[in-house]
Amino acid sequence: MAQEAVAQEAMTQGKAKAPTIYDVAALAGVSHQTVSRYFKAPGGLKPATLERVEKALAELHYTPNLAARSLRSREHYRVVVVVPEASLYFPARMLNGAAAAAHSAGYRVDVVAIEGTAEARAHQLETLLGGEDIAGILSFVPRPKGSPAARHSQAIPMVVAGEYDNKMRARGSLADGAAARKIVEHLASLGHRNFFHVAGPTAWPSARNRRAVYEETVAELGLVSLGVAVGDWSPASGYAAGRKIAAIKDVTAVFAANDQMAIGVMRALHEHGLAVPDDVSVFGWDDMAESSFLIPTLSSVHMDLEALGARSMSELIARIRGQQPATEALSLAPMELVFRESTARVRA
Amino acid sequence: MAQEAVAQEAMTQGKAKAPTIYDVAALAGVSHQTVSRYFKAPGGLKPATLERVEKALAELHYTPNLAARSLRSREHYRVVVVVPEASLYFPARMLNGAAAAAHSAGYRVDVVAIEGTAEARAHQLETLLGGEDIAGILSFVPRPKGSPAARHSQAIPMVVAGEYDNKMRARGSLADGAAARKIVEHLASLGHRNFFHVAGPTAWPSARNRRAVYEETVAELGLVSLGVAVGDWSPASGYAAGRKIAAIKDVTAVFAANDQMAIGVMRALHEHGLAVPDDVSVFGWDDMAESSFLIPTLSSVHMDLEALGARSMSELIARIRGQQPATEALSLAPMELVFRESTARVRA
DNA sequence: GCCAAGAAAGTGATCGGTAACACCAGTATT
DNA sequence: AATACTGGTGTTACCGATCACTTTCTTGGC
Repeated sequence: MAQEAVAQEAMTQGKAKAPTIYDVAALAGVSHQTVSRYFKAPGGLKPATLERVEKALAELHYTPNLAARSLRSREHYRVVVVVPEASLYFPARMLNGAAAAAHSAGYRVDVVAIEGTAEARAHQLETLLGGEDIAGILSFVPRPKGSPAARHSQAIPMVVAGEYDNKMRARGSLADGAAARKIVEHLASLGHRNFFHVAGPTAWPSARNRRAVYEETVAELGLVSLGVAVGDWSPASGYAAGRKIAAIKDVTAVFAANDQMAIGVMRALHEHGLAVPDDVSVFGWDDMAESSFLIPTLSSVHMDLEALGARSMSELIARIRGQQPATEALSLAPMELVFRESTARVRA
Repeated sequence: MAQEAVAQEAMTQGKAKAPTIYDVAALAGVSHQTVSRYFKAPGGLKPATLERVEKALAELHYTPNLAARSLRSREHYRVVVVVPEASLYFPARMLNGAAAAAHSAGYRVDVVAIEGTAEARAHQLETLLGGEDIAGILSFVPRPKGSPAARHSQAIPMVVAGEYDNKMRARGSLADGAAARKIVEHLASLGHRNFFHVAGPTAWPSARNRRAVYEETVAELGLVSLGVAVGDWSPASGYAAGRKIAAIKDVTAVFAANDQMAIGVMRALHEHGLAVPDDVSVFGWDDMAESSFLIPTLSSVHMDLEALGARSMSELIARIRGQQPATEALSLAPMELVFRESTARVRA
């Protein structure tokens, strides 16, 4: 009776509860299993049956109940995206790209910010991996040195964005580092000889990569690197590096691993009476929206960050499905140098 | 037999499949239902039973299978967070705060970026609400004018962050607008009389609010507003506003609704030979990490954005649970004016 | 010391899918 | 002609929780 009342209420309110495969099967005149089979491999049905199922499906606006599905099949449709604590300095566009890619593949995205001390972070990751209902992990945070959750990681597919940069570099392909090389070459072509690099944290592959290419290229071209400061991507760390640079005096070209640190560098130089680009040229990386409106406007590297995020996610999903990632997913998004006011010919 | 083999394999591999309430019940010597009851209301158990259950729980490291739970109970543990397409200009810290709050309440967070034309966005929202397995929606995007998915929204709890600003303002409390008032007052105290406001998109309550308070305060203090430009939060839109301001000439104080637009304004003024703060003072909002390293450093409003995001999420979760949101969740996070180089006494 | 009533715990059905197997015609093999 | 195989479909059990109901244990009043 209560059942009836509920059903009736649902009817009158038009808030029909979601149709199940049984509803679909009844309408199509087949068994529920046939409907289930349809989703697994539509090709396995007889054309006539297939058509009837599809018609019923469309008529009822059926959407599968993921909870029921994953309960039985033990497959999961939730990927966890780990973003750095300092997501202030983390390009949100990468996250968007990754989320969009996951959604279009039918996965849910859970965003988790990893924060606190190294120990606390390891613990967070541990409990994260413990929640047995996740299909995979996409981390924008570099993998901790000691593999902390080694026994889990066998089970759950995990992609650490940026790690493949290393592979690419090893393969000598046009990876992240290619732009770093072009930056140094460009500055050299403007007459600069004395360089300084503000690197990102060593834990980040992209930071290591940019730094390595910087040092390589400076050496190759017979230039001088007057030092490398390791920052944490923040403007404040760039500022600290900038003070060092100002103290050195001879530096005329600075390459910062991201725009935010470049902003800090420029500020510090300004406070020490050094003009950009008259006294020192500064090159950034990421091409933030603000960079073309700074005073001076900042030369930088423009990347398609959405694409980058989407590709990382594609790689993860391929791995979840046990497929080979599409080669396209492994190649890097195109990047482009943007020359602005902050870099100029060295003063005579 | 096959069963046995599997069990044995699991034993030897140490890859025991996740324990269920039946395992817990067996270990504790009670029925599975008692374990289920434990999670619903631990108080309903006899102290002796409770202790045994808890011991078994701890021993097995039991974690509930959310898929099974939500299949039966029709409750869901996934909230969708909607962020604006232009998330470049959206403070990621709010997202972090919201995600953290949701996680600590046992909910999964799915981040969706709403993009495209108004029509496409409405459609996205529609399908989003169609996916019947979500507990609630937290939108950082203003609600579209016409309630598009009205028939759904009855069912799914939805909180639009920032909307309560309006309520607060209506109540005359110390809301978002209070800082706007202080900004105008401060600039007036520095001798400024001719103001200009660069507002955010009209669809955003916070933008409307800041603008309204700006106009109110200017009128109250007998100052002059030489215009209001409506931007889209981007530096580029600030730049466009800055060109207008430069053309007006008499403006000596600009209040921008966020730091990014303020950066655009400063750039435009610079290009027209107007110095900040010597000729024009500029005040921003949000206190981005970069703001204290710009040239000149930018006066701004510092807010605890994590707290803001967390409170919005708390409100949503309360609504999901049918509770009254904690009053604390409704009050605004404290905000604080930060005075930097970009604002100075008006030139004699 | 007995019985009614409420508290505590147990039993079996159920949610909406998938897995495993049975079944059944039609074809291929021996 | 009997058997094996195969593609297409139906039948039943099962995943791990909660729900509705039943049963057992306490407790209190007389």
